[in-house]
Amino acid sequence: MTAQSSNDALDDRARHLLKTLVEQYIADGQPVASRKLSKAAGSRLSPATVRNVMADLEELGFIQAPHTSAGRVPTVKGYRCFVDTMLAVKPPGPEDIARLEKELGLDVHQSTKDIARSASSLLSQLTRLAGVVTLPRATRSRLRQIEFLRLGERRALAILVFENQDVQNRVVNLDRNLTESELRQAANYLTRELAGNDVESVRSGLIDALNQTRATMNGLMVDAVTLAQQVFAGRDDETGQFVVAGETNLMDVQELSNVQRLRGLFDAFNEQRDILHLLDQSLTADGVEIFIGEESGHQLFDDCSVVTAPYRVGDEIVGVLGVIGPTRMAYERVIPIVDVTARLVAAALHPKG
Amino acid sequence: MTAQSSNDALDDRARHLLKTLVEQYIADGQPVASRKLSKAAGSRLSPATVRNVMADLEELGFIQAPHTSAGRVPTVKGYRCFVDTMLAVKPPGPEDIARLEKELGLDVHQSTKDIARSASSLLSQLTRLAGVVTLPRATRSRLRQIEFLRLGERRALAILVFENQDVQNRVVNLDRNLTESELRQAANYLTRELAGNDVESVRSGLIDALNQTRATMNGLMVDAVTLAQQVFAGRDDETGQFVVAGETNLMDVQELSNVQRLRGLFDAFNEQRDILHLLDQSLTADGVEIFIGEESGHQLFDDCSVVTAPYRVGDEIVGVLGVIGPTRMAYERVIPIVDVTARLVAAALHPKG
DNA sequence: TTTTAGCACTCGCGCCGCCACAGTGCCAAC
DNA sequence: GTTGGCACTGTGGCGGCGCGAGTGCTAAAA
Repeated sequence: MTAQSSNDALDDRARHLLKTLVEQYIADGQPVASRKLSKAAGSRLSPATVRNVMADLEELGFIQAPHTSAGRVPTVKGYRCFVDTMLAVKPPGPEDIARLEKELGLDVHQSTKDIARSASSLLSQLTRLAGVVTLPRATRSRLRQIEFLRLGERRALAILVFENQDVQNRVVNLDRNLTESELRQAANYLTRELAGNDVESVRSGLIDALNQTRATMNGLMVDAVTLAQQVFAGRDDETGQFVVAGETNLMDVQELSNVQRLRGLFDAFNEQRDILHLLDQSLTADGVEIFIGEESGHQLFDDCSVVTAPYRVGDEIVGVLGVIGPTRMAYERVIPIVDVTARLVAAALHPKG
Repeated sequence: MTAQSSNDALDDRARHLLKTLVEQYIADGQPVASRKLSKAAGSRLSPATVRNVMADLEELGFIQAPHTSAGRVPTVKGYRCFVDTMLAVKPPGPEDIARLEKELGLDVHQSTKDIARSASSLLSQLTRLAGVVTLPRATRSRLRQIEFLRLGERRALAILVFENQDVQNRVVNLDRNLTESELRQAANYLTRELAGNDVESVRSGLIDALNQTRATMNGLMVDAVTLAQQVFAGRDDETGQFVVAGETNLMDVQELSNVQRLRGLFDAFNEQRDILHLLDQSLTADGVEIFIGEESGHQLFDDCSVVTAPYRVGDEIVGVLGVIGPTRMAYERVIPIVDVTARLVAAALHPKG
């Protein structure tokens, strides 16, 4: 305990040592011993003194010793303190930025899903961790056009084109056998009525429109509305899904070498469980957010950290991206990478045409 | 060596013992000892006699001992012999068949890709191994309709509808700014000209058509053909891809517990490497095919077996499906499952409308 | 000639004790 | 408050030991 011995307050020396300790541990994964720390910290403190400080830090719960006579390892609280109050972020190198800009700006992306995939893959490659990107919410993207194609006797394909150039297809069943020209008229009618709205408001506003005007509608319009109901009834294909890349990077991580643990993570990725909750929490955040170890609230991620950032189109948040890795990750590199990726994804999603 | 001592010929007793040994080993994963084998084989041979036979089998390369004083384990040659000449397949239980039929017959499948996904997932669940299904070759599926939607100044969306109800979208760039009605006419023209052909023949026959008739074409038709060239130039989005499910099942497999080995497999799944070659080999096969261990020719699969079956639409093979697991798998259960799944996928793909 | 029992031998595995090493905690001196 | 010194302790690696499993071989039985 020191001069300013309030519960959590650390004096500068302790803070500096904690910082160095976390950095050391992140760098080489070994518990940090007093001697090594004394050297690394650069100050001319002897190992013995360092030991005293370490004892204090342990008492306060920032670090812990895996066993009696080993060095110290940061606890979650230690990481948290480090990340919140002493992290010196290293902006990504220009070649990394160039790569992000290039690959996210490419014209080959046919859909927002392609962009998400690229982003996820880039995240995983730049950080050597698992990258994760939720698909941008189509609900918030405005409809531009609706089209129907007759597929068979009673089946038609509905094509929704969004202003951001995205396209969605859905097969619908027809109550009665509409001709091609009837379908075309229905499509025109619906496009006229609905274009400019996002799916969400269409879904909730549709009934109103229907009820308000039913008196003045002709038969075809009634059919059209029936069709529309079917089209928009289905769950949003892609909303709430995410794309993972580079999961296998996690297999090389010492701390996660337990196969059963890994299986848990991979299953969670595949079934899109758990992770979604976590990502959703970041939807309201303003910038990069970090969940360390147990903070995520899911046992699965006990030895993991998740670094996320929401990304926006216009001034509206439409998705979240980030990386998942061991608590012992190079935060100072990872955080800025996630940050700029979020910005660049936003840029890539911006309607250009 | 026995009465009929030609190089590979085994007498009935040796064959029976080999069969039992493989079955035993598959059942409990432990090297099989002479005593245990003597009991399991049911014949009233003493362990000593069994040992003699085992020595012969080892000399011939069918089995091997992991170390001097352990039981015996089948070699690849042993598995091969077992699978080819003494396997008694167990048809899947009625509840498994019912499940396959139900989930593959569902109407919720919007595309062939959905069917492939279901099949893959079912395969992995029924076998507790990794399921793999190539997407059916769209090249062989005939075009039914082509449609264009104007997306912006110089961009349009091409929509290809196939006779099997599949739909593909591609964004194309326009040389000049075509109006909606021009696009419609182009679409009509192309549909008239190309419907009924598969992508493959369109791609190769298109130039001919263009050249033959250029003299008699009006400007719009020229535009249409230019568009078509762009649409069909791109690689087939989905051909040659495959869907994997249940990879994580492999994490529970003893024999593959080495994390690096697993990583290799998972990377191969993600990047769709290697596996494709393997699956392609089965494209010409007539029924279930089995690659045991090194037979696959890829180091990656050294301790794995791959059981595949092609599936067809009409009488044409359009894809391959199967499972990947450890060499020590329950072939007698897996093989029939793969077999009926192939049939049922074929059925599910059959154009019903 | 084939089958069997018996026996010696080998290997793998788990266990224990040992030791060296790393690093701590504490005490006494500065 | 800081430091050097020193005793203490848990870990990890290594060798030895005993045990159990299972073989190969030999010699006797069928």
